[in-house]
Amino acid sequence: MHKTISIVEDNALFQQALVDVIRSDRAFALGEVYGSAEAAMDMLKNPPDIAIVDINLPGKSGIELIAQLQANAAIQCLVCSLHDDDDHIMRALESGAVGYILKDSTVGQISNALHELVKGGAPMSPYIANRVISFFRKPKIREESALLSVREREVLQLLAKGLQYKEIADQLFLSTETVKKHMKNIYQKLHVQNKVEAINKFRFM
Amino acid sequence: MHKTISIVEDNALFQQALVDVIRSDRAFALGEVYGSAEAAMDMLKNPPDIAIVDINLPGKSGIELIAQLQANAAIQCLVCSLHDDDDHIMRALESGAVGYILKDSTVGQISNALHELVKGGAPMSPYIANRVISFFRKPKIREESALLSVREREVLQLLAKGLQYKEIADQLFLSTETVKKHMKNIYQKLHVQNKVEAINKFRFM
DNA sequence: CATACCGTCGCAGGAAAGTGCGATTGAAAA
DNA sequence: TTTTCAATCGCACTTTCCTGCGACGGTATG
Repeated sequence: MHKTISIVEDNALFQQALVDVIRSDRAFALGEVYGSAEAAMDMLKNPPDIAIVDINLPGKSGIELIAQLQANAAIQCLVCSLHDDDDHIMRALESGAVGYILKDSTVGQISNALHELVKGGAPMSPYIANRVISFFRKPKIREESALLSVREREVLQLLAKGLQYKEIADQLFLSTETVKKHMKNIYQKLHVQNKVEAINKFRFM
Repeated sequence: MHKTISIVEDNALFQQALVDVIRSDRAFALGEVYGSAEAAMDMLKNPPDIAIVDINLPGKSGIELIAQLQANAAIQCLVCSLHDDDDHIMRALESGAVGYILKDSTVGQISNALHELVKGGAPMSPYIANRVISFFRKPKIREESALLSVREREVLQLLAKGLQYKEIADQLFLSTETVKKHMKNIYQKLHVQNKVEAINKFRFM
């Protein structure tokens, strides 16, 4: 329960601040401190429990680092970055980060984040959490989806799985002609010309 | 800055607990308290700033309620539920919830969540935050994507947008025959038989 | 140097998708 | 009751997709 925490951060001041946070908390042990992603790959030799990773590093980015660490060890990576744009957030989470805090966080907030992490949480700065949640929010194109009948949605559902007309027909006990008819109506209602476009629209409803 | 908070919760004990949390905090004003989603639709007449919504309600579910509230007012909905499965989490966030806490939260945690909400955050219980973040994590089927050449990925990219062979060919300055050839190779490498299946695999890489 | 692989292109033939036109039933709405 | 509309089915026709087979130049790998 004494968690080792390593740091990957090129800015000396911030590096020191993080070191202080960890040193001042007896629940944590300070691991290694690196100034670049390349150097940080060394942590695979003796993996810490947690790594605090900056994104903007000289050379290889923190996001790539996280992806590579994830592929080779079970290190919980907490992003600590200036970047608060959707693209960076997405890419960091995709590559396996389990938390994302901004650099304007107070010492107390960083400490809290680390404790949340060991509790199995996924600490995020308020703004980040809000962005993350907003990714899930469905755009209200419900008007369009409301246009589709229940049957049409069933067909579209199966279509999106990659089934072809014959297979859909069999599964729904229809003639393939009926499936074609449904598709024709769907295309009209969604203003599209083919399967793939219909599926793409369907994904957002 | 005096935020009104309404409650939608059928369990009397829990309802009271929430009321107490709000009453004991001078930053908040207690709005209405409802025992069902149907009754809670009344809050549209005089919308509170925040609504704490249970999912498991008699009759209409809290998720539907949130969706309908979102469509008609700017109420920040905080889910407070027993359910911690991915399906409920997803659906709640899709319908517009801005936070999701579990019922095993302490009074202090609930209070914190409310304060996070007004700060523009998206409060989540640690476990929930972890699940939410894990939705983003890319399954490491990178081996398969590595099989695809750069050109093949370009083609697949355009295909996923709904373009057809002719259009892809034009855009990449190729003959449609070449596009066909690429597709054939892609199908082989991904072990699929048609466009839609290829796109589906591609989305996870 | 040989082999392998990528990217380019072509043709033939069959399978699937998409369009146009039309039809029947049944249920719901006007 | 008439109208409307979802759901079902059919046929003819065009377009697109998919497969199989083959080809050529370039690059990299051995």
